[in-house]
Amino acid sequence: MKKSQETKERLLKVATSLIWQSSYDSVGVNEICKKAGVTKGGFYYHFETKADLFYECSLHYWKNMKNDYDCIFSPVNSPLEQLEGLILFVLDHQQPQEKNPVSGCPFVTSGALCGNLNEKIRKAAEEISQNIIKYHIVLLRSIKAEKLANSDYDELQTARILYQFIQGVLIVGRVYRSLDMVKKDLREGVYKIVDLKQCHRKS
Amino acid sequence: MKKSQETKERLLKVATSLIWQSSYDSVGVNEICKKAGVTKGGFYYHFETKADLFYECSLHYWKNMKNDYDCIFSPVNSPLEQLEGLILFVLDHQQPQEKNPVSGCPFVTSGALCGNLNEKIRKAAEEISQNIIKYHIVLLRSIKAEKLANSDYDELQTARILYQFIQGVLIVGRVYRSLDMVKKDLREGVYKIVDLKQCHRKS
DNA sequence: GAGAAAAAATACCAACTGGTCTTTTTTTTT
DNA sequence: AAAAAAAAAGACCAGTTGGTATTTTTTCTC
Repeated sequence: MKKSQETKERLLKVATSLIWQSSYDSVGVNEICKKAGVTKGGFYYHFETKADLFYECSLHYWKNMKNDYDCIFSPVNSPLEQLEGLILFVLDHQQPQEKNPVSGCPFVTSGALCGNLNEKIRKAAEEISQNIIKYHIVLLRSIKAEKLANSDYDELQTARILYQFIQGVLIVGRVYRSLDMVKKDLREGVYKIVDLKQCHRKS
Repeated sequence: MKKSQETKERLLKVATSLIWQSSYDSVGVNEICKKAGVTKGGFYYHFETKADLFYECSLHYWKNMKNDYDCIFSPVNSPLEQLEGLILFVLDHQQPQEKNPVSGCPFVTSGALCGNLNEKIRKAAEEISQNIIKYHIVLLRSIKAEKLANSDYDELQTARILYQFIQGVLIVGRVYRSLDMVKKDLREGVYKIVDLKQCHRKS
């Protein structure tokens, strides 16, 4: 890889990790530069604005996460395995910080909070959300096809609801600083939303 | 009311409304003072820090909201009426801003985002959450007692899940800037979580 | 290896951040 | 009405914010 690409990559990596620990607002360009060993000049050579960096971070983040999702939702796995995979991924994906065991998805939360002032931030959140929901849809179709759920339902809507719930658990989990709560409630909530037949539920 | 209390009240009111439009971080003390017609000196006479103001805002906010909740969840109302009341309250409570029809609950979102850096912000969010969940518990008990749900479930956990979901819908709704989505998904999701018998559902 | 172009470093900026300190005004108490 | 206390005003501060302009260094091309 070219050296200039390396610095950009480094900036993205550092920025992502810092944003993950707090939020878009509370991470400064200076801080990012310092931790990445790059000067301001270097930074603004690669990114037009701080918001641009954030947006690119979200792309970078999704590119990594996509592999995991493709793997979890591979048709090789049964719908039940996929569902379990999703739950475990969400739990496993939390990057415990010093103060908080729950990190949530900072791109979505920042998108909700700062999105009103900055369209790029909002867009990043929306795109990530849309991508994830696509996976949920396919999963729900499989569940339906194999008659693993009690009731019939609209897949798109349920996919959204599933996504909304997951975001909600993480947000509240982050407020409470309780990974335990997330662990307990995530699985149970997902089962409820998917309306999985009792015999297929774990606890 | 004493005049000094009026200024404090005014500061709280202005601050709450500003925070509601964006977030804790992006609202400055200067801005609050300006809009409230109070100077810095006045502000810091009433509040030790910006975080203190935020915390008091959350108390102030809850004090107002409590009345609504007490009314919605009054035993005079049937469980079904209470559930419907909750849904309508959440929808109705959104304060459309110029850019976004969905506001969510900025105290919870700010708590999740800035809570890592500031304990008071987190605490505000946690306390509001705890209060609301109490109402959910009672509602779920009633629903269970009157056999309005399909399955049995743990009330405390389901109350939390309900709360988490509502926060999630609002967050995602805010990202998508779609009150329509919130309207559609909120009711459906709530029904799923409460596992309300089909015959009692509206759409 | 010379010249061009890309990349990075440095110094700098105005605007704004939350917050303090001192003075002035208003209110309350005596 | 005088004294004391509460409330508010206003000037000020150091530190930081995102961002720019210019110079220097590195890399690539011929």
